[in-house]
Amino acid sequence: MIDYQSHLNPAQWEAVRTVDGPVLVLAGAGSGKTRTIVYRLAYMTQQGVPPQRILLLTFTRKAAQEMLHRAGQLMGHGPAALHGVQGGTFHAFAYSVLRRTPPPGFPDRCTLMDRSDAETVMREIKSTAGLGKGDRSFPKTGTILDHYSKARNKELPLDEVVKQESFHLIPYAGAMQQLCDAYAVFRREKGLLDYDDLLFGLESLFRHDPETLARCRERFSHVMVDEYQDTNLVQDRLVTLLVGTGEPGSMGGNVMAVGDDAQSIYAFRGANISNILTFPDRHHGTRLIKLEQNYRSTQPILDLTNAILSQAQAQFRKQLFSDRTDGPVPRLVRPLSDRTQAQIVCEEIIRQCAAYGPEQVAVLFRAGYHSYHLEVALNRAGVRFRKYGGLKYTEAAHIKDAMAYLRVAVNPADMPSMHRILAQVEGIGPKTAASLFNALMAGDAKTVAKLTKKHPQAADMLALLDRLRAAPPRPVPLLEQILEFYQPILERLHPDDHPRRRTGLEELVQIAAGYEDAGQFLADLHLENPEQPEAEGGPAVCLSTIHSAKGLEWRAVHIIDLVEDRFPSRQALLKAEDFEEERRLLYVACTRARDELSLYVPTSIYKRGQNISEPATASPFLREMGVHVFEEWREGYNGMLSKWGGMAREPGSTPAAPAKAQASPPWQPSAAVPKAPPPVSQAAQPAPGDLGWCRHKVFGRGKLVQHLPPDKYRVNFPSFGLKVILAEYLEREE
DNA sequence: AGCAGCTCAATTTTT
DNA sequence: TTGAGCTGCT
Repeated sequence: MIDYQSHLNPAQWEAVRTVDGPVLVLAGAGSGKTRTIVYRLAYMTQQGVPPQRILLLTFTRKAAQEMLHRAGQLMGHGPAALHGVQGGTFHAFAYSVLRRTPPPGFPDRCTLMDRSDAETVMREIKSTAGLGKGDRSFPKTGTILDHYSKARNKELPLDEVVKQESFHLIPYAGAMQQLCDAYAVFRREKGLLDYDDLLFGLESLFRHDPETLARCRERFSHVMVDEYQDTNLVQDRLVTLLVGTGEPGSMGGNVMAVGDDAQSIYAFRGANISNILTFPDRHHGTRLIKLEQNYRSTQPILDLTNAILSQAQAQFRKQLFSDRTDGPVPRLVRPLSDRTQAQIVCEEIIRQCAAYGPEQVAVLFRAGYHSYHLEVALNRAGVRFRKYGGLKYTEAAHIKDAMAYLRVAVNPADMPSMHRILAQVEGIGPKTAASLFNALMAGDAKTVAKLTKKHPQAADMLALLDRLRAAPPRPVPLLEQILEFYQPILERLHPDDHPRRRTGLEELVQIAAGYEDAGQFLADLHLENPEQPEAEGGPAVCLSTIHSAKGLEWRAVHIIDLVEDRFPSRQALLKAEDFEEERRLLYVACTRARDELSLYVPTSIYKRGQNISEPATASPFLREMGVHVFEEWREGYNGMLSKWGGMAREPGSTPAAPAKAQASPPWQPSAAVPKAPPPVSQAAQPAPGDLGWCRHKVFGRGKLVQHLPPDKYRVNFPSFGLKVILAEYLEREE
C-alpha cells in the first residue's frame, strides 16, 4: 500500500483523495502538480475505479504518457496497472471518436490536415476564385488561415478579428470571408479535417447524436484535465458535455480541472482564462484546492517571480513560498549587444555544464529565431544542444511525400496529398495536378485517360494507389510498397542528399511498426510531435521557446533578449490583454529555474536590413520589477562584466557569477563567420568515396554530402541545413 | 504549362 | 536568411 500522507502535503493529499464530484486544483508553478495527478491516478484505481473509465486530458501526449508511467511505477506494477486509461490531448481524444463517427455533414472517411495541407487547399481556393491576383498587399495564404483559426477559436466573426489584429487588412475582410467560406465547403466535400474541425466536429457530433454522447459518458466515469487555464471555449464545452452538470445520465460531474491562471499563455490561439476562473460557478459544489508551496526553486528566484506577478491584474491571488531559502540571487546581465550576449551566455553555459551536467541547463527565448546567434556560438564552442519549438520531423519534404500516399490510401479524396503526389511526376505541375484530381473525383474517364496517356508515370501512380487502397490498412506493408515506388522519385528530387532522407524514411517505418492501423498511425503523427529521432548523442543543453518549455524545469535557466519589441513582442504592445499575456510568459520562463536564473538585456540589437546596431530598451517588465530582486552586471568594452554600482569582479572568483573567459578575444562585429584561416589539417581532405562526418568552426558537426571539385564540399549541418564549404575550413571527424 | 531565377518582404507563440 | 510570389523564357 502506498503511504499517501507521508508523500504528499495536506493540500495535495486532499486533491488526491477527492475522487468524486467537481474539483478545481489551482497549482502554482513547481507546486507538485504532476505529482498530485500521478498519485491521484494510483489512488483512484486502488479505490476500484477501472482504469479504462478514466480520461486524462493533457496539453501534450508526452505529458499524459509520463504521468501514466509514473503512476504505474508508483503502484509497483509497471505501466500495465493503468492499462486502458485514455490519455492525450483534446485533439487526439476528439479524433479517436471522430475516426469511427465523422462529424455531421462530413463523409465517412476523413483525413486530418496539418497546417501545410491547409495552406495547399487555401492556395488552390484562392487561385480558383481569382482573388488577390497581382495585389501585393492582399493577405497571404498563411495570414488568411491564421485569422480564420483565431476567429474560430475565439468564436468571433472574422471581420472582428481582422479589426482587432490587423488594422491594415480591413479592406480585405470581405474577400477573406469569402475564401474561408469556400474553404469550409471544400473540407466537407473532400472529407478533410483541420485542427479546429476536431474540436467543433466533436461538439456538433455530441449535440446531434445523443447516442454517441451517451456512449462516451458511459465509457468514462472520471475526467481529469490538466492545464485548464489554456483551454478555449469549445474545449470547456466539451468537458461540460462529457461530465454533465448534474443532469441525469451524466457521469455525475466527476471532473478534476488542474491549472494555474498565472500561467495562461495561449490566449493567442483562443485560450480563455475565464474557463478556470468561473469553473466553480459552473460546476456546482466544486471543491477548490490551492497548492502554493513550491518545491522547485530557491526563495530568491521566487521573490523575483512573485514580483512579476504582483504587477499582474489580480486573479486568484497567490504567493509562492519555498523551504529552499538559500541560493544565488537572480542575475540581470547587460551585454553590449545581442551578439556579445550569445558569447556571454555560451561561456556561462560551459561553466554550468561542468557543475550541473548539460541536461540541467536551458536557454529560453520568446521566438524561435532569437536563438540564432547563440546556436552559432555554441557550435563554435563545441557545446551540444537540442532545440525545441523549431521545425518538426514530420515537416521534412520527403516524409510528407511518403505520408501523402498513405493518406490517399485512407481517403481517396484527400486533395492536398493527391496534389503532392501527382506533382512528383515530371511534367506535372499545379494546373495538371488539379485538373487530373478533379477529373478523378468527377469520374471523368475521358480526361483521366487523356492525361495519363501524356504522363505514363501518373498512370503507374494511380495503379499503385488502387493497390494500396485494396490492401488491408496495415501501415508497415503499405509503407514498404510506397517506398519502393518512391525511391527513384526521391533520388531525382534530392540528388544531393537522398541517402540521408532515405534513412529518415526508414525511421518512419520503424515508428509505423508500433501500429496496426494506418488511420491511427496518421492521426498520431499529426497530433503529437514524435520525439525527435535524432535523440542520439547523450545529454545536451536545451534551447527552447518559452511555450515549448511549459511544465519543464532545469537547475540553471537563461532568458535572453529581454528588450522591447522582442519580449514583449512588438505586436503585444498594442493591446493590454496581450501585454498581460507576455508578462505571464515571462513568469512561466522564470519559474522553470531551480537554482540559478539569469536574465539578459542586450544594450543594442543588430538590424538585419541595414548593417546597423540600434540601441535597445529594456523590457518594461524588468523596469517595474524593482532592483532588489536581482543583481545587475554590465559588460564593458573590454568584454569584462562588472557588477553595477560595485567593483569589477575578478574572473573566476565568484563561481555563482557570470564568468567571461579571459582567453577569448573581445567580440568583433565581423566574427559571425571568422575570417581568420582555420588550421588546415592534413586530414582535412575527406576521402572522395567515403563521405563521412566533418566539423566546421561555426556550423558544428555536419554530414558530408557531395564533393564539388576542385575544393568544395556540400555539407548538411543538422541545425543549419545544406551549405557549400571550402574543404580547408572543414575538419574531418572520425 | 512548367520551371528557373529573380525581387521583395517579413520574421510569435502551437494542436 | 528565408520564403513566397511574380516574370519571362522554354
